[in-house]
Amino acid sequence: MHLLDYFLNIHFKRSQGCFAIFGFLDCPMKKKEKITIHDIAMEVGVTASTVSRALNNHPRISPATKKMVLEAAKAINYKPNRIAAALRHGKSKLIGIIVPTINRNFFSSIVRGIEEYANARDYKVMISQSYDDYKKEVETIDALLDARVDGIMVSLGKNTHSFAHFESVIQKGIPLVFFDRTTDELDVNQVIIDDYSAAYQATNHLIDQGYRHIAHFTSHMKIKIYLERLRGYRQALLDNGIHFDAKMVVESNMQLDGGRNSARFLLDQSFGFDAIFSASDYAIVGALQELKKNKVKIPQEVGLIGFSNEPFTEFTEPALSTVDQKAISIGENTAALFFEMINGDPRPKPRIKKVLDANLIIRTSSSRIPNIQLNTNSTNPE
Amino acid sequence: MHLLDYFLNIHFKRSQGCFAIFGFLDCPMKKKEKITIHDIAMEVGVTASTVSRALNNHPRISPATKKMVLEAAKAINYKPNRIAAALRHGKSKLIGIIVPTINRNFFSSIVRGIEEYANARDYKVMISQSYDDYKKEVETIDALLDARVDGIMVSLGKNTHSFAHFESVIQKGIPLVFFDRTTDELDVNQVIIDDYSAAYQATNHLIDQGYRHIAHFTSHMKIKIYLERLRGYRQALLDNGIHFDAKMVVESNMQLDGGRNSARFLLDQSFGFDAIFSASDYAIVGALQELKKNKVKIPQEVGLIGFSNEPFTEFTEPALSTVDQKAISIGENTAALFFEMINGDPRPKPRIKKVLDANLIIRTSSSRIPNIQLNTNSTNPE
DNA sequence: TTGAAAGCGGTACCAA
DNA sequence: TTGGTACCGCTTTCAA
Repeated sequence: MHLLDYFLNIHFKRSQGCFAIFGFLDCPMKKKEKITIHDIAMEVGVTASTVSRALNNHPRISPATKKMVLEAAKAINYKPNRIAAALRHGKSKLIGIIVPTINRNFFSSIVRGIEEYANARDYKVMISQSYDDYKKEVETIDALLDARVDGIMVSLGKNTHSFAHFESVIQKGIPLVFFDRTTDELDVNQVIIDDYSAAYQATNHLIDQGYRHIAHFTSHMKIKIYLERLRGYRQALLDNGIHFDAKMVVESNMQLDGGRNSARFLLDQSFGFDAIFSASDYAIVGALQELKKNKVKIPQEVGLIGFSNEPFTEFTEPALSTVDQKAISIGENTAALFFEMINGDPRPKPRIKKVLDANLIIRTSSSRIPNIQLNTNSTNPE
Repeated sequence: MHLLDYFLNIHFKRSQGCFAIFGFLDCPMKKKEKITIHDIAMEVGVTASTVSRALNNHPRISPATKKMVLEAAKAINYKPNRIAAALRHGKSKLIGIIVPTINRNFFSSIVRGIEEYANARDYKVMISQSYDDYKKEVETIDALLDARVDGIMVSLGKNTHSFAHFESVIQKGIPLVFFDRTTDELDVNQVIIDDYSAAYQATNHLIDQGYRHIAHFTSHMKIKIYLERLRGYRQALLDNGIHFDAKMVVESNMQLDGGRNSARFLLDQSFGFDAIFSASDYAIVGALQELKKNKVKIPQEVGLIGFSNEPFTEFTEPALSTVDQKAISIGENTAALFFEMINGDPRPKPRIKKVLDANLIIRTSSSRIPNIQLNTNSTNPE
């Protein structure tokens, strides 16, 4: 394998000293500093206004001069100054995004969706993280306003139970869109997935697999997605003639440790359970660890299903069933909504609410029927 | 559990119709549009220049007027227009960051480090993702230049083997800093961890645990971090009197599937192996899956260690040893370097290279000594 | 179809 | 210490 030796050698050689690859680096004479539309105007022999029109394909310009301007611009490597343009027509062509944390596949995928949609329309995106901290979220709104963004897209932090900081955004007439973690306490357009239906399907799937004592892991009910998931879970139980028992609903921070504790709690209780539907993937992994530590067999004895389709749900043993939230699609729809708002009615009378469908992903952690068809340790065989 | 019923009820009530919480939403009369320093000047009875000085705590201003201006500004809820300021003094107070993908704990933590350091200094951050796509990286540089950022911080994409797109950044005199995935082919300041030493330690740890036939998973050698990790691995072997065998170095995309394939490859070969040091956590998870599928016992038969301390390395069974790269610290140092550059010499003669130490995290996947002290199935007992 | 000129909201120089 | 003013680069009316 010569290649390896080659690279190893290269390295040693390089360590001896630094190459000056670009001669112009230390070159004292500078290039022409800044190129503006006036330079182009000079070049072509017209005025700056004409150049501006040519560059922004304004209707009132002759094809001939337009062509000349465009060519000259390319020739002298002109780059428009968006800041100047922004100052002039009061549009920064910047979109601010606030997510609890970008360090989640779900959120980063949404951001990707927004980004691609926006970039295609010559808008840039500014990402901020609230870290689920209310104070930070308030500050961030302020920072984005400071940066004069043209619109703000927010997924609310877990601890955000007051919404006064969005008033100034609304008041300034800056388009505001909520996605995923939203609230109904504010009259704001939003893009969400059908959490209710997804939770219903997930619970139903567990029931199909013969589980009957299904616990639910959730977080604060002030956050709508958790309320919706609880409602879906509850309805699925009721529709299958299973008693909804509030004792089976365990609230936590929905992190790894929260999941562990919640599982611990269930194990310690006397009422028994044979499945968990968690509103978070992190919590279900915590539960998985705790259950395995206690020699509980998954999915034979307890079925598990999470929420969000985080990449690691594929890595666990067994692989975890979960709900895919079509993050990219949420992002695209959120961005699309923003563009609808700036092009049409910025604050439509009945608020717009886009509800997307989620996808149930069935993996091993909730599948006991295929291989153990006869195992009927549940009390209510179908 | 009344609380649940409470929330469930609330929901149903709310579904009936939308509340108009903020009366002013549909209020036809608008608030005062934009508040500028001229408004303050008018209010206080001075000129705009004086207001500007007061706001930017310029030395040449009397405490009395300064106080009046500040109070007036607060009273009429003035917000400075950064765009106008940016246009005037040619500084956007924006920093551009390019990472391959933000959807990695490592990168998002770095970004967090940069963000906090920069925000504390009144700079904002613009995050872009290259998705390891060379073309996208080039475009993104252009987009950031377009946005007139004051500096750019980059972690190179996996497929970036040409660096011409950074020339224009350097040429424009915009501070450029590379972090983590860097190159020496460009004379640019950089912040990296000591990959060589970290790899050395990791390999050494495996040897300490009695493993002797240690394979290495790597990616393209053009990326310096992989070269360094390979070098550390190699040196650790040599220093322990173990033959370095290029056959044991397996190259892949370092994703989950790459790891699976590489493990498959090792299993298919005749030369045997009893440990893997992977330069990526994703690849080592892939290997773990493949090995488990083949009933290989971890860590008894094969020891594993990854790189990056991704959160999921804690979730696997067994938990994976890995290398923590102190991402936040990388971020802070990268930002600090930027501020050194804008305050002092933007392109110091000998390039600055900050090298941070990494942390070996030992978990179950590489620990067989504690419990199986007597198991000496290796040929070279220490 | 093109040009002239007035700003967008701050900043910074020069003069007072 | 303050005021007057030109200007950053681009957009956009109004006139020609």
